[in-house]
Amino acid sequence: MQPDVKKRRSTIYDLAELAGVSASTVSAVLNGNWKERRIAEATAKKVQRLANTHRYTVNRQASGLRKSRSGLIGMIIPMHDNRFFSSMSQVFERLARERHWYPLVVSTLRDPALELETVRTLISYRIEYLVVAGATDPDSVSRICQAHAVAHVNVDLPGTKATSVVSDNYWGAQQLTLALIDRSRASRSPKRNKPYFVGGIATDNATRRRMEGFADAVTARFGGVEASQLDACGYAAELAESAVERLHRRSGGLPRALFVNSTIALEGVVRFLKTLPPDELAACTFGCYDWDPFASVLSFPLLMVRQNVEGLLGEAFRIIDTRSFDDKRVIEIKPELLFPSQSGDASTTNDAPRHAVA
Amino acid sequence: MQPDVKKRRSTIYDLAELAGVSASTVSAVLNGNWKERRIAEATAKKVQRLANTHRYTVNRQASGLRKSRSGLIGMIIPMHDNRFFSSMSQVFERLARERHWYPLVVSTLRDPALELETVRTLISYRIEYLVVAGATDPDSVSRICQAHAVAHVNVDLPGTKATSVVSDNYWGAQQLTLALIDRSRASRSPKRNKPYFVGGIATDNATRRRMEGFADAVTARFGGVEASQLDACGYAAELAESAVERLHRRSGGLPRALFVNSTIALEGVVRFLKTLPPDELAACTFGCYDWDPFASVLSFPLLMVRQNVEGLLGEAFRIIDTRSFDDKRVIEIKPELLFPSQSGDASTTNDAPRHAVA
DNA sequence: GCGGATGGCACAATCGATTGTGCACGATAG
DNA sequence: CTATCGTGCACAATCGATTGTGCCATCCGC
Repeated sequence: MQPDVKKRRSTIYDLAELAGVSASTVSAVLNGNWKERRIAEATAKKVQRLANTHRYTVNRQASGLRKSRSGLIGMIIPMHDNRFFSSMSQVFERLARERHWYPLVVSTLRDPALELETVRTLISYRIEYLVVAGATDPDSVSRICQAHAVAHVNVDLPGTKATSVVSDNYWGAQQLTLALIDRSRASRSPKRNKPYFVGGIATDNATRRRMEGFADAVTARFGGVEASQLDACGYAAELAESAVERLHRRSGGLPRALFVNSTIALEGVVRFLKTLPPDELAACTFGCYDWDPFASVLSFPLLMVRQNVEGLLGEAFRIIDTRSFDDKRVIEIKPELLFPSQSGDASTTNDAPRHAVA
Repeated sequence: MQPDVKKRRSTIYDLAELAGVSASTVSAVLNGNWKERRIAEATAKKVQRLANTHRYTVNRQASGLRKSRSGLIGMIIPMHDNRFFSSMSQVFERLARERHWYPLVVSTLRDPALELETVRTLISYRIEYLVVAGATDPDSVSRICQAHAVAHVNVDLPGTKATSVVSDNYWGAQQLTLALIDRSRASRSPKRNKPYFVGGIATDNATRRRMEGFADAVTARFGGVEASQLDACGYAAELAESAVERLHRRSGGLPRALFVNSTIALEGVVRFLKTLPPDELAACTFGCYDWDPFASVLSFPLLMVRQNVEGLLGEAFRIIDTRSFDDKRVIEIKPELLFPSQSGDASTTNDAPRHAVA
């Protein structure tokens, strides 16, 4: 098919025979350490030329086996099909490549069994490091990794058996809540004259911290908070939709401020809001914990919190770079606040770096 | 650290010594072919028990080297951080796992050099198949794959040197355009009494086919189409925003129907639309080629086309399963049409299967 | 002309698993 | 008592690359 090119993949032995040298010479040339091994420059050139014309590529299975290094770094995420995690994949790849590691990202569908299975397979391919992002059971993953001496870091959901880097959900929720309150207008109805929180799962670490941040901010401004102001109804859009519909019915209108705990929940909320007249919407200030480009072009203003993916993974790689796996702390990274100014479209108040999103 | 467990990773040789058998026996047991190799059941049990307590996992570098099989199947995509491609990753993983292959998904950032580099690295890890999704230069990728005898399929963007599976962009655009026209109301102004197309890049295969579909549908209903009705202004939101703003200014209002050629472009369009009074929006019917969950909760109705990711990759895997790499055809897969019915929220007319999106 | 210092490379072991082949032993048949 | 057969396993080669070690030639100095 190709002219001048062997049908089978060529090995260093093929090249050695063609060049009339030994395989170890070929290996030295292709690894760039031929000077240390005192190979003549003419020989090196000849071997390199042959490698090019025969399209030689090293067999990383063989080389990894011998060197007991694979060059692979793995990351597990719950799913690809999600703004937050797909953005994690994108940043992870870049940071891995900068370090000359080859990134492997696999999803585990929030299935604890698949999580462990996937990690075992990654280990069998001899990944050198693992980033455990959003695992349902990080400590079980840690146990497997420890048994195989694979260094790893938890990201997004913390564990107790490895260093963890998570979003500062408490701070983010607190800031968002304060901003919502300060931008909202008082309501004559006492039931409606307070902020509400909707969405998420109360046993989930992230949701719990956000609820705490919300509650503390509300207490700071209103002197107290009632349980009925928080409804961790789940993440699904339908659940959030009916949660807000109930709230609206019970209170005879929208509250002065509404904290929606994910973009998926926001989808449901917006579905309900579309059934209301525009002036009702104007009475409420909306915030969403998580970011979506489309959410910023909805017909009403929306405050958003964007998780700092750069920051989370940057810190994870810092831990890997410095091999500081032993202090099993939980490091918190502040998210970004995206608050449209009163006037128009401009946004943000934060010192955290932003990163461009196509 | 662990009690009862060696510090180093254990090999079949370690297990062999512990069990008092040979490494080949251990290998046979762990591969499940110990019956064919006439290993006593008692021996097999003993080896399996040892493998469990010592948390043995096979070294796939070694096993792959020997068997010259890696168990890996690769896919390259332009980026993760995008609804369409992240959904491709998700489906790809599932289809690969169903076939007991281990999926490797890597992004190439639409950079031709990185594309080739990435493919070469995947090959050096000895992937057995490659799905080339959205490559800027599929034929160069094909050349590398052919030189290394790696079977591959193009998806989304067609090439000439391998079987390609692409969206039926012509059909989708045609159907969307016809639906837009049929649901739109005539305008008194002749300039505004026709549909317009905005977004995309005319040299891009997908955009070109969509423009053809649009043009043919418009011709079918109006007897002709003018060049000014199509503006492939690029994908960026800003470009689409100003393109529609120009159109609005030139025509003295919105056209009766507007075809937006991507969700990113739609973001820009919506930004402009927010500056218009609601009754102006009511005069125009909007369609978007590509799907986004938030786009369906905008304040105005929107017809959408969702690419059939299941269908695209299902067909790609069918080609791999049946090893029919030789007919270098371009196979087209019809997208899904998501058309809200006049009344409310229900959607869709299509026989293509839908798949749930969390 | 001899010893030592390079220069230039080949040899062979090794990484961990797989797999074709063959040996030893006991049971059975004749 | 011996030939045959089946059972149960061990041996050794192999995949492709890496790397410690050592050999041979040449050259230089004296």
